[in-house]
Amino acid sequence: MPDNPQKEQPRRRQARGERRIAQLLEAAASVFCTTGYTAASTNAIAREAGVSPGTLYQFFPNKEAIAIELGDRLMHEMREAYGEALAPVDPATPLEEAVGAAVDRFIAFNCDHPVFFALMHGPDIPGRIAEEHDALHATLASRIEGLLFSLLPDAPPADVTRTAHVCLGVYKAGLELVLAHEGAGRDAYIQEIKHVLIRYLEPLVGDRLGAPEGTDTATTRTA
Amino acid sequence: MPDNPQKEQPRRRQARGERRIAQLLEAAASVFCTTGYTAASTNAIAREAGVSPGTLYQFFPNKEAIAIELGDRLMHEMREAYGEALAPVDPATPLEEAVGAAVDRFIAFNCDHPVFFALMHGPDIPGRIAEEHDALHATLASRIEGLLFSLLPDAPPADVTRTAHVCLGVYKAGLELVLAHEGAGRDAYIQEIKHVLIRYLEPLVGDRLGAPEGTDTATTRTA
Amino acid sequence: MPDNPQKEQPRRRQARGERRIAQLLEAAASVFCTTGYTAASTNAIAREAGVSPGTLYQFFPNKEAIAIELGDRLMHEMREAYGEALAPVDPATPLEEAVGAAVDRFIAFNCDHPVFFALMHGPDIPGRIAEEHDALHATLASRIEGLLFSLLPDAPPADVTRTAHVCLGVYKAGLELVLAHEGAGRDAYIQEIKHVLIRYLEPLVGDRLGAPEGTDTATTRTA
Amino acid sequence: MPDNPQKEQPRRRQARGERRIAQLLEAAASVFCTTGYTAASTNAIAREAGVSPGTLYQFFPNKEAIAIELGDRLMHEMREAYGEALAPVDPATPLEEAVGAAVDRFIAFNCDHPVFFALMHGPDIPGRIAEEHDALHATLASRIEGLLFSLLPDAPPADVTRTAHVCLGVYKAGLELVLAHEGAGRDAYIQEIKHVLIRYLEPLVGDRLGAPEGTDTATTRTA
DNA sequence: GATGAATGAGGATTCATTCAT
DNA sequence: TATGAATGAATCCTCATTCAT
Repeated sequence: MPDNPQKEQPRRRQARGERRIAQLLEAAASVFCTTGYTAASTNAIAREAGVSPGTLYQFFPNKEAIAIELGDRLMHEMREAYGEALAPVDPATPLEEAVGAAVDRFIAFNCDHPVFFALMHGPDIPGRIAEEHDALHATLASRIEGLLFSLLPDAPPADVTRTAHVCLGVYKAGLELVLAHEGAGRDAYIQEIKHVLIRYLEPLVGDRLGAPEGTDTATTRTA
Repeated sequence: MPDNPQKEQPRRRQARGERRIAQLLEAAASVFCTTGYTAASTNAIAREAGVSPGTLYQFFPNKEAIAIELGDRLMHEMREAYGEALAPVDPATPLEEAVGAAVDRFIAFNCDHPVFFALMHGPDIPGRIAEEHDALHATLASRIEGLLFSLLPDAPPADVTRTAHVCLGVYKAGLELVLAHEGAGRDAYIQEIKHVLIRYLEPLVGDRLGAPEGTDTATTRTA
Repeated sequence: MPDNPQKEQPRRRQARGERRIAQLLEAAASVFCTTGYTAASTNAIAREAGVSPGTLYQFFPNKEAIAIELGDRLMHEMREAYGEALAPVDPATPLEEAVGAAVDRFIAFNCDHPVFFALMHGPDIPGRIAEEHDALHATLASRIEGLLFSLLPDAPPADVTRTAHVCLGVYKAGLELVLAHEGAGRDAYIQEIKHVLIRYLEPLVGDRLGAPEGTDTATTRTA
Repeated sequence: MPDNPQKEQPRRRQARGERRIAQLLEAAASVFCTTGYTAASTNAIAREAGVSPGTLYQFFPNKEAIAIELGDRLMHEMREAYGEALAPVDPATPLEEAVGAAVDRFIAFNCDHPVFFALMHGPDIPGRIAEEHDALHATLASRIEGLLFSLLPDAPPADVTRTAHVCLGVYKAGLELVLAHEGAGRDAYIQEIKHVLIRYLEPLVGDRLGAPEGTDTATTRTA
């Protein structure tokens, strides 16, 4: 059988198909944002994309796959756009700066890609969280972990992991508040997130080289 | 909020009716916990309660009303059970103690009433948050606000409001982590929440009477 | 909880419900006959029954369940209507008579209940035949087996089982031909089935008491 | 049948086209066997063949046409492979031998070409049997009829036709049992089919020259 | 010819809600 | 009140078939 070269999976996709996929993912992002993942219907996504339901299923086997692909692309974009933002950090960088930069970038990314938030606040039910959200979450968590390791090379891994999860949790909670406000209020909340994180990490990082004095002063808000 | 839709009956409800309602709410709590609000079906709630769907609709006009009433009762129970726990606090109380106690009580309450979490991390979408969650959230936030006011009598109200929201956000994020772990891991996360909150609030409270010294030391973890 | 007596499965069904079930099964029978099991759609069944799809699912969890229940009722009806027709037979009964009576009754039943045939010719795929058809088939086969045991008390069980399956197969094949013809043609085919079966069983039964002579003559057709 | 819909091309098909068709039919055979005709999807066939759905429809106007062509080729193959097996038989051939040979060949062919069975025990409904099955069935029946004519030159044509149909029915029923078993069980069922047919035909054939004696003995099983 | 994309009606099933008893 | 029945739109997904490239 020398003449069925497409028998294997590689899926020679046409340009049109790629466009459709992008279209569908965009539509899915929009619908997920509007109605949440659980309540989003594949028909609604197809409608939003201006195609028939069948077309959607030509490219995705089910709703979850859409969310997964969306998450994957989001992660890729994040890596590309903010490249080494989360990469290990020069331990000499002041904590404030490191945290401030990371939060700013995250917030910017999330404002550009509101689905991110929708996907992270998984389809509810603590403990029975679906794949894609786990994936997003896990990826983010491990990146934060990496960052923390560069700041806290001597901390026990379990602690670093926990700290990373706490940071991510705080960030997500803060993001919700940030997105719920506009203008000055939003900026104020961004400041608060940074503040919470810095204050949380400070003692840990401070331990690196004996707690530097004056730290307290530096992070006391005036707002 | 004196006009909850399901309370327009001429008062003096029969005992049987009250029992039914309790039954239904209990069932709803169980189902919401298992499947999440969005995925919970009224039929499933009725079945779990051992009544027919018709009966359910004799007491609640729709699914949302169930969640709302559940939230209301939860708040009542909370007020009763933990009574003055969130009431204004003697400004002399050490911050650690106040935060520690509040967090412990919250956690305890949430472990006793897992629906609470399900309702708070509701089914929904940033920006278009449904009634019941808003209600729960708002009530909690205002209670925390009250608590903070007692600690920070001189802070601008807008700041206190924001701080309360941040605290609530941090707590919710932490709760998710706490519930996701068991045993020692859970305890460790509880400590982290407290730590985050204390460190976050410390400078604010410290401002009350000029920053007390030694604060840093007191909250530096050894873990 | 003394007041939710309906918590368990017994399904207190109302008379209306029973009527609906009968209606639905009748509709299903009609649709199965018209389109075959595989191609029959639950919507079509509901439509035929004059109810909404939801109503169908109040009584049956899925299409298969309908076929199963239909099969069960069919078996019950058969047992009631033709009662002991397939019960063990007086070994003294002439084979012709026994076979003739059994075939006649079966044919009559199948003409009264055409679904029977549709259900027996399962949803195709040899080897992967679905439950309900297996059930019907197995029940029939075991009844025939019982009948044969009464005729051939000394035969090895494995042989009796095989013989029973062969008889059932022959009967089903014959039934197809019978149903495909009308009037005289139908009668002729009925005769043929009987003839095939009698000739097939004759030597086995004949062995009982030394092959009676003249058997051949008795079953030689003149048609 | 010179006007099969998929043969209207100006004859002289390219070799590639022929290969494609063979490919598709092979795939169809495989899919029909696995899932049955009704449940088989043209997309699945195309996928199995390693071509796109569009390609499939370049050669066949619809699903049914595939089955029809498959049936036709099957008949051709049968004719070629077992050539004169079903051709008129020397009336002197002992019945046992003639039937035994015919059944053996049929069984062999069916084991080589499992689709045959799938197409015969088609997807369908008594009374509204689809084209392809009719075709297969009719062809087979007429061949058997021819064979019987050679054995029973004096029988009324209507009887021969009926007898042929009965034989075919018995054979199909038997085939189902044969395919459902393996090893010794299978062989035993093959014996049973032969036995049923021989005993069924014996008196008819016997009539040819006055019933030969000893017939009974010859066909009495020892199993 | 060949491909993959596109279609859209249809299939099974669910569910919030209403109704008759 | 309480019940089980009824609804019908909506869900996810499939499939025979057609179309643009």
